[in-house]
Amino acid sequence: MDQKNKEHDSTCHKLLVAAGEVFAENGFKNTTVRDICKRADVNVAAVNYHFGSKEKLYEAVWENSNRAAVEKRMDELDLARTDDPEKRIRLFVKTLLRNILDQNRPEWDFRIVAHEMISPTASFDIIVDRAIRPGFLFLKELVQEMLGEDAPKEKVEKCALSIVGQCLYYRFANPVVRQLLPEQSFDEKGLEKIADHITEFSLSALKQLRAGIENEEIK
Amino acid sequence: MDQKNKEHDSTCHKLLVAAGEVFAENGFKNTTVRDICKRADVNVAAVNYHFGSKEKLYEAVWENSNRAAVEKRMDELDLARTDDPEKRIRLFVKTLLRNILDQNRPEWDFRIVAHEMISPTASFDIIVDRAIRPGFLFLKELVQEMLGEDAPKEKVEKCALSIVGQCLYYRFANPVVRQLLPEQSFDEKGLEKIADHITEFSLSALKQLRAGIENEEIK
DNA sequence: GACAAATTCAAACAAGTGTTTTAAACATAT
DNA sequence: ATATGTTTAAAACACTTGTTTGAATTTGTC
Repeated sequence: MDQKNKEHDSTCHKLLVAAGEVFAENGFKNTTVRDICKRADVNVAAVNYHFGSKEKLYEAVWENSNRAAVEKRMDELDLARTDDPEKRIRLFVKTLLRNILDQNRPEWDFRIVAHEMISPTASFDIIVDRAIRPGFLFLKELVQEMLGEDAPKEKVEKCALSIVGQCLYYRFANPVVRQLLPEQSFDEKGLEKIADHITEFSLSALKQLRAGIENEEIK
Repeated sequence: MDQKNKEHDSTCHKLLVAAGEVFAENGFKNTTVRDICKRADVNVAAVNYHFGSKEKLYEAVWENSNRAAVEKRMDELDLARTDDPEKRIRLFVKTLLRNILDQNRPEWDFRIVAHEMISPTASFDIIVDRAIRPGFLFLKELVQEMLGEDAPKEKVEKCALSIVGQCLYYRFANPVVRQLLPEQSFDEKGLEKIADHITEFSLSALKQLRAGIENEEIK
């Protein structure tokens, strides 16, 4: 809002941090301005003074987090551009899972996406194109390599969806997973285990499918 | 709440219908009792008179909408209890997909689930236990059969999640899928294709994984 | 140090919330 | 027809919400 946004211990900065946390815990509607200000150790009027309204604070928080997240994801994908396909898939799954399940990362940005899934707004196409499609294309190339050049495009696409589907289920249906598998942890170690499983499961499938495709070709 | 629940045009029934629609559109917290009553063309006090509270109305709505769906799902699972595991998995996937993606089915009950994923209410545990866990247990048994008796419990659980994850992604992330794969259709035929793919993908993985497990045991 | 602008604060405001109240309207049985 | 229990209706209640106010305090500049 003003030039002192980024200074630590400034009221603006404290508000952004606190708002991120509280929005993440309770969502937009369930969060009260008073909650935020209490956590930020700041007067109630500060939100409207510095950001104009609760909604604009929410947008500022979202803007802040989303840009960083998208950039980070791009860097990760670039990093994974060297190895053999199998290792790249492993890396893809691991970084994707870390991105969507990392407990240190505030989760309100995901909440917005989730709301878009229920009732998409006009800006939804942009979100998909900027934040989702690049990773999907990246994965599609990997799967194509794994299945061989002759694998039909539809098969490749569905396999890619199968992989991201396994990952994102842990995010979209997180409360379900937590209740179905109460022992499953979501810390660094638990995340690693999930990533390993999804990678193993998917690679197994891809190998078997490739064998099937090549058999078909011989006939 | 009372014996006239089911009569059309009764206040109770009108409330249940209206509440379902409004809750689906806006979620629990974003829905006001006055909104519901306005749509139901009923006095504000009716909610508390007939249901006790906004929360109990919410539970009743869910109860109502879900009972039929759950019973149907149970019948489907029972039907699938005879064949060999491979065919049962195929049937499980097919019926699950049909349930969540069938275009004829009114979708506001699913949207309530989606809202619950974003910010669970108190009644969420009940929903999971009654509507989701049974199918999950059923699938776990199937996977156990496919992987062999010695497959560790955690592996079995994660594989089951991988299968339902692939299916539910098409529902939770439906707008994304539609934009990423614009050619994908969701009519009966397209649904069949998706189901076939997920089954093939999952069975391939399970077979390969079983081979791996048995190799480990030999060592 | 003095002055003006920016910021913080406690208090209040206006609107909206779920719920309760009280009485009127209705139904049903004797 | 009267009495009894059930349902509806308008209004009010108690509380929370985001926001605004106006005075107090801090900050920056000369």
